[in-house]
Amino acid sequence: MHIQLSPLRSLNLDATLCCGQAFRWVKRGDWWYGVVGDRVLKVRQIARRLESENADLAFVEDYFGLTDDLQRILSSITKDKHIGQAVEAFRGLRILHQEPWECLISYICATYKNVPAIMQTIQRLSKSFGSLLTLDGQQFFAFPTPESLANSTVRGLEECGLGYRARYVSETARRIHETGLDLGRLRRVDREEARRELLNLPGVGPKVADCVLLFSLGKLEAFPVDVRIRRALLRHYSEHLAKELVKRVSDGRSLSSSEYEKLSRFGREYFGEYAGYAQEYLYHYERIRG
DNA sequence: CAAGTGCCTTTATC
DNA sequence: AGATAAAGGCACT
Repeated sequence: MHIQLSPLRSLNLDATLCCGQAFRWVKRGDWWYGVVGDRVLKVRQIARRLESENADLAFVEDYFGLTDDLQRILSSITKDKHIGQAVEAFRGLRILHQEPWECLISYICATYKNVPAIMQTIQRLSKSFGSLLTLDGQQFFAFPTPESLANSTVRGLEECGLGYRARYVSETARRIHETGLDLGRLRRVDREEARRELLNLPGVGPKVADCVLLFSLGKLEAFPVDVRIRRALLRHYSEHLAKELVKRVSDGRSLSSSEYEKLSRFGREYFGEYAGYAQEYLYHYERIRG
């Protein structure tokens, strides 16, 4: 199966898969391999041609966010030179449409870790508690179900490298499994309400909630603020922020919740309804350019 | 190569 | 409200 990408429907597959939004993709040669749901996806991009194995057109279009009007989104968020440079550098980077359960647990595991460590943790979690999948004679593992994680021991989770996050994952999984909470339902409620629900779960603070809203619930205005975005805002946007706030968040301390909300609200108000896209371009640009 | 620093933070406590 | 500390372990320098 292949999709011919027009300039109006551009995609930068490498940037999309290595920018740190998803943790289950590896590149071997030209091909990216990733587990999505209960299938192993194999995709590559040759210029304007996107080829994939193991998935139909509708699935690929949805997962890679090809249904989003990227032209409109990028012109909407390009408010100044700096974001303009980030957009130019990675034009075609898209926000994936991830599965909410996997996204939620992944970002609980991601707190205070670096990306390679997060990928390793998710891999170990899947290997221990997910079902085996094969493609091209290689083994992959599906992300564990809520039931599987709810029934695993905290010790077993710790052994996957979760550390103190193990009890958060265990408790959140148990709650979602036992109540049958449908995270997908949150796609249909507004951002604030969905966020409040997520914040009730253990291990979920404002940053994790905003990531889940953005990467799996279609809330494109969500603006997660991690250390890197915080640095980017201080470097390039401090003239838009209250002096008092700049002073308070300039040292290495972790953000208080009110400081977090102020920075995140700035992002939403400044970049507008697609602020989450701006966040991802800034995040990736900051990673590459420092 | 060892040792120090940092990490897409959250929670508990004062 | 705001400040402070602790948390497991890996990656990078």
